[in-house]
Amino acid sequence: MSQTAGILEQAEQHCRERGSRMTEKRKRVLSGLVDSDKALSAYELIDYCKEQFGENIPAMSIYRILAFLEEEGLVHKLNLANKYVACAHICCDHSHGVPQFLICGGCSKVKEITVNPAMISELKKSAEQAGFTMMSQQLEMDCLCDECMGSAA
Amino acid sequence: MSQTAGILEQAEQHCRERGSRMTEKRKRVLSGLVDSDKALSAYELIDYCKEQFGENIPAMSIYRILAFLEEEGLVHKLNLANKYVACAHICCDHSHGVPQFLICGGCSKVKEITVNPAMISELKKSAEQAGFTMMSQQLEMDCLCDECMGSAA
DNA sequence: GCAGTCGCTGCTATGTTGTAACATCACTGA
DNA sequence: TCAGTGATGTTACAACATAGCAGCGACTGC
Ligand SMILES: [Zn+2]
Ligand SMILES: [Zn+2]
Ligand SMILES: [Zn+2]
Ligand SMILES: [Zn+2]
Repeated sequence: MSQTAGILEQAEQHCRERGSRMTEKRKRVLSGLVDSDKALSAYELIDYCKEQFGENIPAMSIYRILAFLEEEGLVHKLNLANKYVACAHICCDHSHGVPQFLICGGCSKVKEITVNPAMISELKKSAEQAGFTMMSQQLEMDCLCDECMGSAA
Repeated sequence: MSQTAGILEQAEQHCRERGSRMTEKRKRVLSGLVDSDKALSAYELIDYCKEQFGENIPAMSIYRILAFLEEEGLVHKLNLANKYVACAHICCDHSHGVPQFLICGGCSKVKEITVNPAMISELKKSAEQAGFTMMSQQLEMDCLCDECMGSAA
């Protein structure tokens, strides 16, 4: 069984446990994200479904499906890039906390990391001193991956 | 002289020193951002110029002007919100480093802060270990300001 | 002053991201 | 089988952003 198929299997299991439905279309969208090591935009996923499965899924549906997958914790939305990425921990049983992302500006490759929680709480403290409350600890950082770094130099 | 006028004066001075031109339109766009304590979108700035000066500036020009102002360090672009904000330090002579932003999701109010440089360098280190190089140290955090926090509760 | 140049702005069209409102389809359970 | 619910389709549109080319206007050098 391919890596992707295993992850999809795991995702289906996850939905069964939560009493939600992993439909065919949802599986297709998720498989697009899992297959790709890059973040994809909603419209890139439309193209993917068209090419891969010959199925035309309207934008509205893609967005609803992405919202569902995000709700289930299977997908993360990258607000900095307006793109979506499969969670890197679908197959871990431990529930992960709020993730941080390194996003390559060259090729959209994304690395999901978990930084030192002490740092996050220090950020939170700084925010509170300024009269703000952090609503999400999801940090997104504008990076270049080593590969793109090399070809740029 | 009003606060805003003082800041605009300072901005003009800044451009003179750098040999760039602070035109009327650029001044109008900048004044919109300086006047507002919130981040504004390009299209909100179009509306501002229309209402405040009776002048219809096309979107293309607004974007070009914003790019210019950002180049000059007078304006910051918030990628998380697709909005723009005047630099909080136009009147400081000390050049500021890369800023971080607290963005209220309720009312778009923005606070420009500078977090502990040690934290940034720790982030950088985490990124490098993951094979990425941080291209911008501009962090943008999704927050609620105290005011919106209060009215939400 | 005047021509040439370069930077700024206008215009039109188009691309990209995302949502509202309402209709329809499909699975589930009585 | 039939109602109810959740998933998907359709159409239209809003908001954000850029391409490409034309015109205008302010400096430069003569
Ligand atoms: Zn994850
Ligand atoms: Zn890359
Ligand atoms: Zn600033
Ligand atoms: Zn607020």
